[in-house]
Amino acid sequence: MTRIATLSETRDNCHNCRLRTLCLPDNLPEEDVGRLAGIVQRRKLVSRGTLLFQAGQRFSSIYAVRTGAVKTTALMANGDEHISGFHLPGDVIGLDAIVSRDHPSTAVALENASVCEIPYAELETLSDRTPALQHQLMRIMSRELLAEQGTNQLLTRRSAEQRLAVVLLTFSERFASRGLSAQRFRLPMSRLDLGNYLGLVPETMSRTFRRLEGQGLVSIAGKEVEIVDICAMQGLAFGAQGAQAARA
Amino acid sequence: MTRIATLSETRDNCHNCRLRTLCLPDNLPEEDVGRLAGIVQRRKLVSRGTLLFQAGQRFSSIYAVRTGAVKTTALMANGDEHISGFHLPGDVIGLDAIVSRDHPSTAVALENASVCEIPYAELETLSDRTPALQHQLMRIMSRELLAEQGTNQLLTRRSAEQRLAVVLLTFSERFASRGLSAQRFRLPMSRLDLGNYLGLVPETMSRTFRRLEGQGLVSIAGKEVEIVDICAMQGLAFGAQGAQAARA
DNA sequence: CGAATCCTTGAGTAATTTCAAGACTGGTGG
DNA sequence: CCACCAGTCTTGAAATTACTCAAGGATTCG
Repeated sequence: MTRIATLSETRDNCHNCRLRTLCLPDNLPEEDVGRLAGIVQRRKLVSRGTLLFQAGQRFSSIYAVRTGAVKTTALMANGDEHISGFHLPGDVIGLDAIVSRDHPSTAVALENASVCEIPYAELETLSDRTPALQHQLMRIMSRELLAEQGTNQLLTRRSAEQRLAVVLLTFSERFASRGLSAQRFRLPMSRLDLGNYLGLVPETMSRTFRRLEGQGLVSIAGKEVEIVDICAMQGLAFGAQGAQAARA
Repeated sequence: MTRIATLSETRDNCHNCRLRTLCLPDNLPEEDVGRLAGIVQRRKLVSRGTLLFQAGQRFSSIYAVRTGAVKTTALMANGDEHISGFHLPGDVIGLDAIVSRDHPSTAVALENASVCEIPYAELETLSDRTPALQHQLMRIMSRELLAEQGTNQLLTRRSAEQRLAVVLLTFSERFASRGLSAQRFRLPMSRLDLGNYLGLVPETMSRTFRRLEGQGLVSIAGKEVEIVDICAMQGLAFGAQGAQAARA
């Protein structure tokens, strides 16, 4: 294989990517996908526990997860770490650094992962003359905004059971939209991390998992999750009890 | 005054706007500010309680608050309303609608307000050939993302006292950055709304306000707030107690 | 001025946290 | 290949915090 062929295989492959419709190339005409692929540095390997970027570091690139899973954490004012999100293949990370030009959060691989790095300066330049790319970027930012709002709702006046039910259903959907099973999946993070994300201590996480299992809603074996009764889960997650009515 | 002069007064005024540095025109060269002003419909009046847009409505414009205050609310799956944010002059509203092309949330004026309406299709067209505007849009989206992450942290394992302290300090900063007093200000929303936003019932809000007052940190008279001891407030808001340590 | 909404206060209840300690797990090295 | 180690997870009992329910009082707006 010649050097050029290798280069092309390494860099110019967004249109073959399984995750295309979840990621930056979605909604882009073929020619623009090619141009985008030209600036994407593919197949960066990040082994479990390794930092993709660190809070305070100068912002230079955004990243798209290819395989594996990544968590982003932020140091709260009181010194504690708070997990702001879990990122699966197709998700774009680092967009919160655009304003300040420094990363406000740290990204850590939860398992061996591979990511695409997209230098932001080049992306900006390219999107200046590629309206479709620009629009897709705006859509992705808007999507992230929506996801954060969803997290806010999740954390607001919901019981531990409801929070866990919602987050499990959310993962179920996210796995399904990546072609995996919606019923059975493996959570990529520890209970500790999930609890941190949900605002619950590990003890409560443990007890809550057990309670859901006792109600026959899920079946848990370590990090393996099976959603047994999805309807009942939805009923619990989105049921009327547990939150006040607040009229506009 | 000729018709053209009137038109110009109504539409072409972003560079004189006091809020310029907080809003879309920030970081824009003068000529681009003029072009932006050309598509901005200024001085829409929204009286207290009036909807700026409603969840489910077709998305067509984003809005910038000029005077007054606006809250955005979203209907949670269980039917309850959740307040996702309070918006002061200079804030841009509606960016969460870009992905789906329908508004996911409702915007209501908390007091008589005026806003600038910016038709999104025109903004998109303009920014396609105005890189600086595009970059500013990205910065604003990124800023919003950061703000939502901050809200998430606020809601995660913090006591009622801490939440209230944080939100009061945040308003203090926001008023200060708009040229108003950081010590004394009038909250534009009811305790009910603030409680909904913070995930606390009105009774807890009332008791928590009283407790902060009892500690000599603030002085409250209706919606008027005076921050008496800002250092102690920061100590309370960002102090180490009240949240677990979670290591990466 | 009067209705409606908002705010406050008290007492009791339910939920999660804290503290403490033991069991499991996966990865490492002998 | 097995034993060990550190981190993770589980379990129980007590403490704390915010919620619920109930009712009276204060504002605000029309």
